Amino acid sequence: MNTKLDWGEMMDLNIPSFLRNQGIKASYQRIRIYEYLMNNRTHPTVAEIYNALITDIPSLSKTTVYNTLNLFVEKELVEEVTIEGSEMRYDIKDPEGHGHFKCTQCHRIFDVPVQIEKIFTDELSEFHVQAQFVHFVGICPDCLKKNS
Amino acid sequence: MNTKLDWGEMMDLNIPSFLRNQGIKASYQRIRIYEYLMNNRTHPTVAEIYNALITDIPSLSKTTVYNTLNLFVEKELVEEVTIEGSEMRYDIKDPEGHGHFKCTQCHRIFDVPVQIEKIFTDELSEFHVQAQFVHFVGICPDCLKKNS
DNA sequence: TCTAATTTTGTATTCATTACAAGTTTATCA
DNA sequence: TGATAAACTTGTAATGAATACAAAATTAGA
Repeated sequence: MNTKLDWGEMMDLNIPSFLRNQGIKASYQRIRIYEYLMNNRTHPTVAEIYNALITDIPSLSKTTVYNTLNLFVEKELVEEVTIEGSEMRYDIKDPEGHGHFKCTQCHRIFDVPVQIEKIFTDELSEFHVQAQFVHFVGICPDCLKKNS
Repeated sequence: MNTKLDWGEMMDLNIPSFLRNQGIKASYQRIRIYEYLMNNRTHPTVAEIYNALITDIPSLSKTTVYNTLNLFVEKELVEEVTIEGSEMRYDIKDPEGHGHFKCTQCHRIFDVPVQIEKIFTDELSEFHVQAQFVHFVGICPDCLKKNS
């Protein structure tokens, strides 16, 4: 029997204990915000997260959403996505890392796998790289199909 | 004798005609802003550009800097760099493409060469990629030296 | 030169984000 | 359990980057 859980399975099981493992107190608001990010891999803005949760948590303040996301970013659970627009977007940070693709037609943002290690060049070896981000702009498969 | 000029040489020679080639009227303000971006590959903010030019062009308005940069971005002469902070940064767009490296210690942003074609994976072949951006966060060679 | 089109400029406005302080909840320990 | 401190949440006010807009200035074409 395989008792070893991978990252995804662990997340599904128990967000509160995951947060505590990361040194974050598992308040109701934080759990619900993290859960929302897990279930909505659409790179939501603060406003989108707030609007989605306000009916369930009537006391919720936008400031709490900001505070929580900034905490998650600081603790490296969540990544800021600044692919476009004036609003910051947020995405669960997975250990493997992935890139983002912004469709200029339907405006959706996709996660795309990226062979990040292949990016490195000789020149970069002089630097100590702690994090890397890749994003693309273009037209997604769905829109390409619609166009043809 | 070699009369073929590469991109860099062409730029040095004649910004006004370069702008006109790109379908942009070569006003004094636009020339000076483009020239500033050429000579200062430090990914400046609007405020930095404005402050650098205001003594030479006392009539200059921040709105003009915004307008001009948005025009340059639209015409694909200049690239928006959103590697950090709340202010947009701007960088001359070179045809080869390059990545950016943000030093967490000295806060400078470096241009780094990137083997962009190696990033592409099978999954991405379904997408029509029009532009790609890569950036890194870490510690630059200078700061690594200082630390040791 | 005259007129229309384009560009620049200054001011007012928008809106995402942060600052801050008060209120609420949670943890700790006697 | 109850008292006290610490941590978290909330609402309001403030900040500041970016845009909207209209008037003034400049440029282009006839």
